[in-house]
Amino acid sequence: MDGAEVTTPRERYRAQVRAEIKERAWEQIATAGASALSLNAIAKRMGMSGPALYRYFASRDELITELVRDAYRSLADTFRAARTAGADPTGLAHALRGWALADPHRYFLVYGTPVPGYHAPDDITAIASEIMAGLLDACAELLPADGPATPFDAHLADHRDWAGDHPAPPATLHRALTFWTRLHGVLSLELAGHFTGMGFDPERFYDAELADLLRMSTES
Amino acid sequence: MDGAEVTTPRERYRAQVRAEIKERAWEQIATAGASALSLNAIAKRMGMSGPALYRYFASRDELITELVRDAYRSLADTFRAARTAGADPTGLAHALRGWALADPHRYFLVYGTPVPGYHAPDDITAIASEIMAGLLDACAELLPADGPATPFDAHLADHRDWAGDHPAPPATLHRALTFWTRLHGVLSLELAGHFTGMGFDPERFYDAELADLLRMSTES
DNA sequence: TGTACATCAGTGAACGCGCGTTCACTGATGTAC
DNA sequence: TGTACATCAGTGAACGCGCGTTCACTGATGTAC
Repeated sequence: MDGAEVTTPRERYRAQVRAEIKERAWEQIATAGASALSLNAIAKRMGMSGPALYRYFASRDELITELVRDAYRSLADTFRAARTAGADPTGLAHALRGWALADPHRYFLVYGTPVPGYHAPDDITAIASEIMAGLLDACAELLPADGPATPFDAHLADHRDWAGDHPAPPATLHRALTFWTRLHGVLSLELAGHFTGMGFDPERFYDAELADLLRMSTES
Repeated sequence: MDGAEVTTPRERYRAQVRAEIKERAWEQIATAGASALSLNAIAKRMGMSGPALYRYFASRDELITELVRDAYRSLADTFRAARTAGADPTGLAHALRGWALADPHRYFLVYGTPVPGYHAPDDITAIASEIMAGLLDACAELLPADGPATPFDAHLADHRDWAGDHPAPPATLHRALTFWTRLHGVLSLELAGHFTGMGFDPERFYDAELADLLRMSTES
């Protein structure tokens, strides 16, 4: 059906079981937090014995890393799909919020409290760059700010390693960064429940921040 | 020396041991994360047996709650001290950043990934309100924005429960919220290490966001 | 089509470990007369 | 000042638990001739 994918029944079965293990893992993270993830508990839920999982993941750490990788991959794909569908920064922002609300624990696995000592492998860092690149692309389409460059813009002009070979001017880099941190600021506090009981609608606040970000680029 | 404090030697000793338990707890959180906190490990570090700690904390959960409470209290005190010293929003922002950098794990215990199922007791919620109140006070001193009210301002006018009986106009409430989320957006990503390798100086970015926040209130 | 062999999923027992927590107890410190 | 008693810090043994992980093994599935 899909062209180049040649899979034996055994390979298909393996992939299926791996997928179910991950599903149960996410369930467990949702229930008790990522640090409480246990291979034995997952196995029990799947009706098999603990050691069986070692056919699919070399260790608990490898499973967690895989979940983190999937989370990054999922956000990168969401961004790419949105861009392919012609989304501007506003579209990206809404895609981000949708992605975050769909699974808060996944969001926190990417942007939440880091585990001391844990260091993500290189390929995950690469996905993170891909995400930033998507954001940069979108921001590059906005009208360039015609006001005077801020001091931080000047600083960014000298520190643009993270942008790779993207040709965006410093003001655009700045915009992308601000996009990221402002939206994250609202989202992470919302998902962590810090707005509950405050009364206002987090989505309206999110949209207000977004509107402010867009205004930033056209005025002054 | 301190007036009304009447303490017996035993009480002083108790307070001292309790304090040391907390210290070791923070060390452990810094080393392995909050979820790895273990009473037995703390006891071992202090050269005493595990059950001894139950003289000081009824359970592991109580210890954690106490640490969370201390973290909130510490931030509230930092804000209050800054305000007493005459700090404006800029001063508060710098106080916040200093507080966060002094102990990132403490910051994340307040604003990081929530533990599923954990619900903070009421007195901690009260401290959180105190923190917001300090921010509101500071923002109230800024020049009122003279531009047209945004749609979100209007929404806030109807949902201001969280501001208690603070007389600030909606635009000020909005400003305080934005202060909070934008600074948190930068701080939390910085502390979580998401800026490492990007090249720019997080502090300059923080200051740029702060400058933008202040501009917001005087223009448009 | 049938047989011999290799591959691989899953099991159950076992390992050592550290956890939170309880309990009965010892010994030191403080208090009352 | 001295004695009798109460308070309380800390110990060590014990509980049951679940964890990650290894190992030798069984039985089913796929492969080669």
